[in-house]
Amino acid sequence: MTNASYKQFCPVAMAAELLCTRWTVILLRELVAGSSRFNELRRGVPRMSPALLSKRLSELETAGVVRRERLSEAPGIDAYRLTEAGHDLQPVIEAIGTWGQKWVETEPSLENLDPELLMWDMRRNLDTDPVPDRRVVIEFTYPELPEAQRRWWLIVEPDRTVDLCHIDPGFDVDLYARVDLRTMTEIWMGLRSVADAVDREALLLVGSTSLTRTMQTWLGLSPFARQAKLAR
Amino acid sequence: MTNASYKQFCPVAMAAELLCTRWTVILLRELVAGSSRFNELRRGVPRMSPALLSKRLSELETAGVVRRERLSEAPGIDAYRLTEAGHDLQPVIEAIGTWGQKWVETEPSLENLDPELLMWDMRRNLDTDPVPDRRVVIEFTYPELPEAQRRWWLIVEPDRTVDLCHIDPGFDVDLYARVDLRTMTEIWMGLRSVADAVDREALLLVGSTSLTRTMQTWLGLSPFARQAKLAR
DNA sequence: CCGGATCCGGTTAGATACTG
DNA sequence: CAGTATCTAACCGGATCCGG
Repeated sequence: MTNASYKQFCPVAMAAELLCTRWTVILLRELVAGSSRFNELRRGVPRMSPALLSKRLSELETAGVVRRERLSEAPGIDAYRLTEAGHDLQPVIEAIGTWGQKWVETEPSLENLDPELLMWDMRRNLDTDPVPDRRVVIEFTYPELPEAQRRWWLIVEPDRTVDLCHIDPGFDVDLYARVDLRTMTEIWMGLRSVADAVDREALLLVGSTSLTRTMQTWLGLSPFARQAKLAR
Repeated sequence: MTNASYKQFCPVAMAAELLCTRWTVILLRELVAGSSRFNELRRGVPRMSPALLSKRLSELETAGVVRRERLSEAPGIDAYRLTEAGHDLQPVIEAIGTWGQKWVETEPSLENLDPELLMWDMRRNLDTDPVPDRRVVIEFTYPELPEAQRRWWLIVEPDRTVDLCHIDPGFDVDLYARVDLRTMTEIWMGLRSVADAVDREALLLVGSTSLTRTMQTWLGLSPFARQAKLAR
């Protein structure tokens, strides 16, 4: 349970014993972003084994970073929320992400794309302000992907919550977006603009002209998209 | 050589692949603090095996964080210095350390004290401004330690460089400090003051009254000492 | 479906010794 | 001084299974 210690009294070492173990900061990024249920966290960290996720959550709880809340009498319906110490990790996660955006070469990680991860992030950051004040449905198609991952729907409900579906919800679609996954990921990461992708015919938009025009605005990008890339 | 990837396009994950492996941020802290030679780095990370240190330095070089400089024709006399990307990691290290100082319980790490590490840090951060403008020698004695680790000398040279010795340099001593290692470490970490330790007779100072009076000033503390501790 | 626990094989890290 | 080499222990990934 308890990690091997660096046996140094330096605060950097003391914090690193907790933070710098595999998957821990990725998990914390999910918690900082607001996920709280076990399977909600799994969705944001799909390649982390549930056993390790469970172990890391226990460690974070022991360290006072996460508080576990029983949502019902029956065991097995818990929520994991950041404590004050946990919320205070946000600057650490932001510093790491800002450095990564600025200095890590993106090419290798653009070979490991994941449409569900991308759509999940887009759902979370979508800005509903520029979106018409009614139910709005946007359909994304990634033509090169197998059937099971090809089509996704983002649905802005009248109450301004945003849902993500990967089966057809049956609503009228306001905007169709046809795009390859790499291009859409690059847009999300701030590496290219919607306008550029449309110009080069990597992104095809059909439907509402106002949604088309404002896409760069309502499409909330990665929190780090504004940091210019300097690597190489 | 290459680490297993998280296979996520998020900048946090991309950076964490490099940073969040064992010993890496501790090593970066040493590099940020200015160490550059292999054995100089070993001194700041004494419990890291030389094999792993060598491996981490190679990884950091590959990642563009560290540049290796040949200091002579003969192989085996290299210096490792941070690149621009490496210097840009300073905010990350600082964020981690600040969080650690604020939120990690210190008790466990105060059971793993190391006099050489402490003296090495004190040498690095000593503020020579308040020290008389001549050679000044301060002797530290940790009475509870075995002979080989008991006595240390900090020497401020006339040119304001600071040396650390663990064998008697033979110079006249300006100030003798007799203190237990835990107390001295707590002072260094900002958890208690020089005056408090003297009052409680945990720290005994004999010699120059001006050096005694100004000790809290010339004794440069840990860079994180000013951050208040909130844990528990 | 949710929230894990268990088992097993591969990789990483620690300890110690050794070399140019 | 500046690293390698080797062996063992700990950790991690992947698959499977289990109780509500």
